Amino acid sequence: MLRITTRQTISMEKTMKYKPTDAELEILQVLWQNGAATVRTINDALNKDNDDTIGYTTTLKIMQIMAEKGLLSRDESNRTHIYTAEVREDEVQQAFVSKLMDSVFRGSAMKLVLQALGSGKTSTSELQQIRALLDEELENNANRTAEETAAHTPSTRKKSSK
Amino acid sequence: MLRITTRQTISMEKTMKYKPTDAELEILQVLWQNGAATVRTINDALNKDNDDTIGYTTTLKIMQIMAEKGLLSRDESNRTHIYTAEVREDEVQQAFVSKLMDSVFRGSAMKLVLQALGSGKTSTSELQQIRALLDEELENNANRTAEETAAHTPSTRKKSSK
DNA sequence: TATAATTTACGAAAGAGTTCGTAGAATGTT
DNA sequence: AACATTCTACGAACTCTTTCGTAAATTATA
Repeated sequence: MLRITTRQTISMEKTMKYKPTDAELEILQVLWQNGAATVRTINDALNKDNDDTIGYTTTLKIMQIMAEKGLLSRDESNRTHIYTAEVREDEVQQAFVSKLMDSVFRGSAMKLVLQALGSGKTSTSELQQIRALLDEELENNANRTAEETAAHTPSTRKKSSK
Repeated sequence: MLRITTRQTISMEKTMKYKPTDAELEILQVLWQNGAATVRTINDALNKDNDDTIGYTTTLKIMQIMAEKGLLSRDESNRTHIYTAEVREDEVQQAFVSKLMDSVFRGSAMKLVLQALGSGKTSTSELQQIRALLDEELENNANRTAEETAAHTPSTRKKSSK
């Protein structure tokens, strides 16, 4: 179940050691979707969709670099090494979103959201889901505010309606 | 007034000739906020906030390159050239959002939106604004669907309430 | 007018990322 | 066993970006 991450996540926001490059990102996508894999598997996957093929040694090289950087780990017990992603997808997503927000949207999450929604690729049902989560979040905010107020002027408290 | 861009924008989606680099983006930010400017002005602006100063010729060089690329135009009628942004902010924002959506969020605007909202930098009032726009958009969708249906089975049509 | 400051233009260096060729070792095939 | 395939490792070339030094021209200042 998708959730808007809570207040805690904000302060705990890890600054990622290395921001993956474009080529690294494509490799991570394969690993995130299919789990651990060999260079061969990943190179095949990358060349499935693309028109211009990427050389095997190119993929190998990049994955070696990623392992050095800590983006991947690898099992070398057999000759054919098996690579595993060492960064979570949502972690990387957050890093990219933060960067984008700072450099392109002057820190405004709202403008970013509106541009994303304006891209028109969002279905009605998805828009409804977003609205539902938004409502949840807004209600949390309202309750939190109410509690803080209550701490100053103690009185009877209503429980949230849903 | 901020609006979620309409359906038209989707098909007209211009593929931007050049995606600005980081350094280029910082220069564009200054131009978008303050209008046309000289190299000196921009270099000063860039060094206002930053701790490590950027050399004048560095800024100059990048702006010259940007002019070649068509990101900027310049008035050379005086010795001190005056540069103007030749790309709109929202256009560049859309290019970056599209790229991010494809490369990091596998095309899902929704996941991107949730990550952005989850960054916690959005105030309650902003969340409410987003919600309102979302409602608008959803209502438009509903009406459009209704009209399409009506085209097949002609009948009386209700006008939207707002 | 002589000197200093400003500005443009050019080029080159440094770093990061991507690509691939080649070599050598290990494995598979005939 | 001989040959072919697969895999890792290494290094080099190439592009792109950023940075700045230097030179030459113009403008400002003493």
